[in-house]
Amino acid sequence: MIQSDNRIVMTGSKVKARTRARRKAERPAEILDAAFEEFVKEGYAATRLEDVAARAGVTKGTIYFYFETKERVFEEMIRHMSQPIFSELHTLAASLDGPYRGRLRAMMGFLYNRIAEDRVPREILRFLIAEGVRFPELIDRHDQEFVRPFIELFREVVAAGIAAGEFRATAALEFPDIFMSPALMLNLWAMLFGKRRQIDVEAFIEAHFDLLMNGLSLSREVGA
Amino acid sequence: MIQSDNRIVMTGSKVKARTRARRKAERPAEILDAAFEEFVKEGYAATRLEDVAARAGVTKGTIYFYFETKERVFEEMIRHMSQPIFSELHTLAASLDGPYRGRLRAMMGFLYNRIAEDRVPREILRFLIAEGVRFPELIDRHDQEFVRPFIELFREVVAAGIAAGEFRATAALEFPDIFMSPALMLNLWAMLFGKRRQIDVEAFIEAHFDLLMNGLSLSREVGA
Amino acid sequence: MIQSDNRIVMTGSKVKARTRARRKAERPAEILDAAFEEFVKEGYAATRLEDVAARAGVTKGTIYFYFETKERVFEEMIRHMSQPIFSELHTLAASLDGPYRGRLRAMMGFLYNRIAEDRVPREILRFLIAEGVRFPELIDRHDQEFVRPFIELFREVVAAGIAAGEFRATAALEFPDIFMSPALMLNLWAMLFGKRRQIDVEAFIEAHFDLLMNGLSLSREVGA
Amino acid sequence: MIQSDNRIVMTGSKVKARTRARRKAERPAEILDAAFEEFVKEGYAATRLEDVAARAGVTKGTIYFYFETKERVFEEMIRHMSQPIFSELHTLAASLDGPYRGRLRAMMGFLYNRIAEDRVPREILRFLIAEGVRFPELIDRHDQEFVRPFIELFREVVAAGIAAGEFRATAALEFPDIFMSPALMLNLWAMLFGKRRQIDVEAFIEAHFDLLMNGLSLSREVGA
DNA sequence: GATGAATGAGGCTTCATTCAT
DNA sequence: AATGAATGAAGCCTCATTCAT
Repeated sequence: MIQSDNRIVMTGSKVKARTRARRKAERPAEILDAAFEEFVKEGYAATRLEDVAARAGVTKGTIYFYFETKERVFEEMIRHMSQPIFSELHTLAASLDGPYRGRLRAMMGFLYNRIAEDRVPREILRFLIAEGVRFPELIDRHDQEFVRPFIELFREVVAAGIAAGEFRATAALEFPDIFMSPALMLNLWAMLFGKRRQIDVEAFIEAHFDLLMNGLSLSREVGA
Repeated sequence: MIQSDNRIVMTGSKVKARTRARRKAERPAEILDAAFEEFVKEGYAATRLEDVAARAGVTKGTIYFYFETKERVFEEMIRHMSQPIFSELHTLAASLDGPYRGRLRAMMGFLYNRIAEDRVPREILRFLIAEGVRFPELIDRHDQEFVRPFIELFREVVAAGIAAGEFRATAALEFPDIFMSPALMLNLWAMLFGKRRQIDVEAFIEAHFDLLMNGLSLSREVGA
Repeated sequence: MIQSDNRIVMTGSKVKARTRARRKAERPAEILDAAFEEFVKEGYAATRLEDVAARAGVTKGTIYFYFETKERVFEEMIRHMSQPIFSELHTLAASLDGPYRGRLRAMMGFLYNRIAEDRVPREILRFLIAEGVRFPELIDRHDQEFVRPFIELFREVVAAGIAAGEFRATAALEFPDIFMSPALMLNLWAMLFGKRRQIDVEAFIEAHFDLLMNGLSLSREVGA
Repeated sequence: MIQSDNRIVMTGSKVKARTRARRKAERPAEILDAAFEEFVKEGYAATRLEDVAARAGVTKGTIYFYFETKERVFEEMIRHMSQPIFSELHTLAASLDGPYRGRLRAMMGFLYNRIAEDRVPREILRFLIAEGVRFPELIDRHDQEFVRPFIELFREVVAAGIAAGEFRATAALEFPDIFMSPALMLNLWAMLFGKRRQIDVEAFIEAHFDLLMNGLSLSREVGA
């Protein structure tokens, strides 16, 4: 029987049968969604699989039907929740064109939108920081699938901009992550302060872009 | 090295006479030092107070003589380990003088040295990110004692530099944390990748400073 | 005797099929029976739930599956063991008829039989005395369900006997519990001295009844 | 230094010195008084010697200077608190004279005054009921020193009253404790209900005495 | 597929007891 | 005499995991 969850109950055996089949197919994802919420609330160690089960509308045993251990639930949950962002990064990379200055802005838009402001990536990052030592493969996966490609994208765009005479040559090309660091810091503030610290993200992005483009010096320096 | 138990016997009645008092005075700090190491290894929830005790060279019961609960051990440990950095920030602030460009460099030197490269502040930050939701007072304390003062220091120096005609007026003055964000990102990389990702910090600082001063644009932009 | 675990295997699918359901239905009562014995042996605080579990043929965890805390086990145990006597009081009350002298005797028979001599009510009373301060609801429950109804029954029977001209009017009608006090004292002796003090209960009842009916005075007194 | 207790602090070294010596001599009794209060509050097992020490204004170690174990503290406490009543019983016995009816009343007065209404004997009885199984010597001691002598006193007075033609011969002479049972029941109610059940003890005693003297029957029965 | 009763290892916490000072 | 730091055995309770149904 269907219990306390957001699944809709319809009469009519055909619909019902489809519903059940549909639910069966979606069970693992539902469990992982529930796991995300519970792990966010309590952290990995303090989360009880029983609470995950309750939130997913199943029982403990069902979780063990789909996943071997609590560790696997956690790992699969991270994979499950990260997937969309990995894909979006590809979409972004494919869509870039026009002046390099505009490309940089587009990348920063994505960055702030998905990394700094979105709750899911934020909590994923928190998990990686908190539990990464115990789950190194998770870190490596995110490094390969997201961090390095994204940094590389910055490097390529800036390098192309320099080659095109649009940007100034800079030592920062060696460390393109510097370009994106303010967004990560915004994420960090959100992880730490949550709603206590409200920031005008639009203005923040403008400030970031202004500084990124023009720097602090009044006159251009040499060999800084 | 001294293993912190009473097997170390020295001749000379003065030393001996002081033993017990000395022990009592130093026990809490010894326990908190041990707690730091164990909490770093396993995270808050997975750490056993018994292991903390063993590392400190005492027994479980002794920890409870000094601290009420595991939570209190954790909180006191954070306080204990954070104190030195809080103090150093005051020292830094008091020591700044000369051209504002040099002041900025000095602040960045401190930033990279203490926040990005030092293991203790790094792990403290990891604790705050991982357990902050359960220990909000810890976050607030670090915010008041360190984060906000440090950001404010950046604002003051840059504002003074602008007033002195040394720096360009910039929207980033509203968000002085942007100036320090690359260092925080370096900390983040260290938390995530540990020794797997070795970075030439000197070069990184140069790149950061170059970009901070000069920006990316070839020509100065207007109304960015 | 059956040791209450799954080593007892009977042939016949009907019995087998019922096993699990039967177990589940009977477990709580089995645990509470075991709890009674252990609490009697050691008292509330000194009893280990692990010993209760062992006696019930289950493990510690199983107890916590059915009861939240040790306190709850204790409370439920008291309820569980008291229930039969509560019921019997109703039966007694409904069965009274005939001359009031005979009704008094019947009530005293019940009293001695169930309160003074039966081990279970005796130990329940000991628990109430020993732990009542920490479990006031238990006391109140027994007061409502047993003590007051029983005293009231005495009052009614004696009052009816007086009205019927069978008994003398007495100030003791205000305190009908006086009629039953010797039985409670017998219980008290049993709680204190156990088997060390053997009493001829039949003779005791006769003595109690003789005194209750006739008093000590040779001649009837006036306005005693 | 003298801490938070009811000891008086006087200036003048002679007085002070005497105070200290006096306190030293009184320490054990002070500890036992404190122990009584704590054991009453929590019961034997749940009482912490540390709390006893705090109440007595000493530290844990001091208790162990005077008493070997927690068990010994408990036993000595019972002895300490029981002593006065034992003595009073002797006084009572020695003071009885006059008509036997009056002697009975005097004994009942003592009974109600000291057993039914006094807090200390009440709590002692609770201890004996609750912990008697683990401390049988305590029970035996009270039996020898108090219970049996008191019952014997009742028997003697009633027997003498019968011999003197003042009382009717009754089977209750075999069980003289029946004469005192209402007082014990009052004690029981107090142990169970505390202040929740307020009883008019004077009226109760009258009712008890009336019933004891005259019984319930309208006419004297034969061979009841 | 799903359930949920049952397990048992493990950790936090308490506290009687000891003993150096 | 008295202190109080330290010990360590012991018990309550949790929860990942199993498995009969």
